[in-house]
Amino acid sequence: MNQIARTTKDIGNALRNARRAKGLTQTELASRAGVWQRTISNIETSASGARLDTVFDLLAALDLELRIVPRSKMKPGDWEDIF
Amino acid sequence: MNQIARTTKDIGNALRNARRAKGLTQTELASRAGVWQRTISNIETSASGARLDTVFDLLAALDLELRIVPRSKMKPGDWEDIF
DNA sequence: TTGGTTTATGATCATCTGGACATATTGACA
DNA sequence: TGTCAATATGTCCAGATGATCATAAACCAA
Repeated sequence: MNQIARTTKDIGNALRNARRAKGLTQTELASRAGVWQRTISNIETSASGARLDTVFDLLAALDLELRIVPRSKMKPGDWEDIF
Repeated sequence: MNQIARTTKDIGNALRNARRAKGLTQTELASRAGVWQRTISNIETSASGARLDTVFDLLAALDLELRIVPRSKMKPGDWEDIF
């Protein structure tokens, strides 16, 4: 789990991957994060520009965090650990 | 520039640091990112839960991107390059 | 193919953000 | 200390998100 995100779509994909990697359903994650399944569906499919707070709630529930780094030349998507 | 973000405050701080590191004023960054100075002030001071889209606009204008990674034990704040 | 689970959507409503413009504060520097 | 730039806030409004309750659609396994 080390994905690049430059758009809301990237975040949506990353969250979905992370959620599945942990074997959680949207409903389970929703209750853990204190949001609605509807909201998770929206974010994962980029159906709406989510609010930052909500995204952080989900990241916390998935035990993830963000790193703000200079843009790399890599494309968003899975970033297999190179090292 | 490699900061950890777990809350909107972290993002606000990171954006402010990045902006200053590039010697940009809020007004300059605002025009580059296509948002209002007011909005940048809000986000940097966490005066309101910004929308994800807006944050990405700012990151792009600052030539930054996000990485979604597992939570580390480090505290948010400046993450001096260790390597 | 059937049945059950998971995810995508429909709809309504209160709340909130950003657009837009202006001004009060703060901060830095001569 | 005085001045100018930079940042924080005030306000109004339209548009959009998330909360909430339901249900349709897609997926998976037996």
